[in-house]
Amino acid sequence: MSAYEDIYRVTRRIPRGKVATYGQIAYLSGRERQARLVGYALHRVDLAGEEVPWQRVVNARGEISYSPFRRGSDYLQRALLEEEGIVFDGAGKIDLRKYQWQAEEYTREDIRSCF
DNA sequence: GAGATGACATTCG
DNA sequence: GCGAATGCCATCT
Repeated sequence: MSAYEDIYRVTRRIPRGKVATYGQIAYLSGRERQARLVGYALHRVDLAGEEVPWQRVVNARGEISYSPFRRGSDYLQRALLEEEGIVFDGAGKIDLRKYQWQAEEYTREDIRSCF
């Protein structure tokens, strides 16, 4: 019941105009290899009545992960992110190199390798 | 309690 | 870049 508490906490820490990947959230919440639980947790956010900016959480591809039964639609979620300054390319993807949230505790080699 | 499922990530071919 | 296979664990049936 509270295994998601950390996940919610981390998700709320995502600053505006930034996005985070499931693996990242999982890592910060102490569950690096349990990205599935992150997605599962976010899926239950609405059911739990918690207000979490789950829209800022995207998959490793930089695409939005949305479920068909979210509030409104996929279109709305993309609009929300665009509101925050996130820019989507033609394929509806996000440039993680620019918009991925870089937490202080989060220093992965592949990210650094990107530079 | 056991088996299947899942808003995924990562690695290998 | 893409598809298949593997791993991980809470929730659902």
